[in-house]
Amino acid sequence: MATATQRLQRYLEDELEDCRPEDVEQRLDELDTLEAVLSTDRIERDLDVLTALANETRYKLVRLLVAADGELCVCELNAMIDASESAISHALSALTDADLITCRKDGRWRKYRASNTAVAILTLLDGVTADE
Amino acid sequence: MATATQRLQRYLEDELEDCRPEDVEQRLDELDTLEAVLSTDRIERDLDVLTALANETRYKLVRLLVAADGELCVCELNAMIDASESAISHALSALTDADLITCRKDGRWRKYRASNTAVAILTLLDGVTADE
DNA sequence: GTATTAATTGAAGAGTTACTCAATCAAAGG
DNA sequence: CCTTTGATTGAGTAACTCTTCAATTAATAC
Repeated sequence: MATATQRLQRYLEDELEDCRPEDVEQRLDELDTLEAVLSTDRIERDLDVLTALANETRYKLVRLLVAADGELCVCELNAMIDASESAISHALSALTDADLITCRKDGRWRKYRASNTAVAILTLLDGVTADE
Repeated sequence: MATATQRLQRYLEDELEDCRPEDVEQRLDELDTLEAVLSTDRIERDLDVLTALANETRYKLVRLLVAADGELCVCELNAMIDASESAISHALSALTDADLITCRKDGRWRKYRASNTAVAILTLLDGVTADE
């Protein structure tokens, strides 16, 4: 089997065959620049957010909090989502870790609210998944 | 243990204790409206997209294709991402299913491109995960 | 036709995730 | 103090996901 580098070499020669060797060099430079995009720690942060949202229970919790446009008590969320108290609590914890929601204690009730990030992402999804 | 409904009842009476019974009714109506937000099939579609992006290999592939602002050959992606040929192929397949990328055959090479949805989501993430 | 190469596909196992159950914490009321 | 109630936490497990490996497809070259 050819290595990835060998295959890439052949591809570039194939694609740019009527071009000068400098063009191959330039393309390799471009790919290096592209690869650098993967070196940021933004990736880890983005994956945390995406992973937190990529679950039905957690997604629904965020959807409700965004739609509520304000605080909701855990007991209200429990009444609207078909999952156990414990499952919802675990989900809320994960969402808090990802900074998608925030928590406030009020007596023995706990109230959650969607973060700006959560609002932005769900609003965007509403747009992009609609017009396709 | 109290049922979710009983707890909600107590919460509303507690929160709105100096209010009239109509206020409790109104709040229950509001919660019904909120709950309706979960009945759309947009949820399934959003979860497909989020699930597709919530994986390091797939996320990186999309990142590269968005940054490339055009087509990239599988062999180019292979050269930039530290995963096996097969793993990348599976990842590309999942991303295609979620409409995050599109594929075009060119001889024996296959070229992928980020969809508008993919561009929109990554661009948004760049913004929201930065300013927090 | 055969050989080679680019890439995909399916099955299977290792690894991860999300729920359940029981125990616990924390606040309020008696 | 003890009890009740709202909610969280941790351990265990069932279910899912991702990668690997081998086989296969599809295109080009000979």
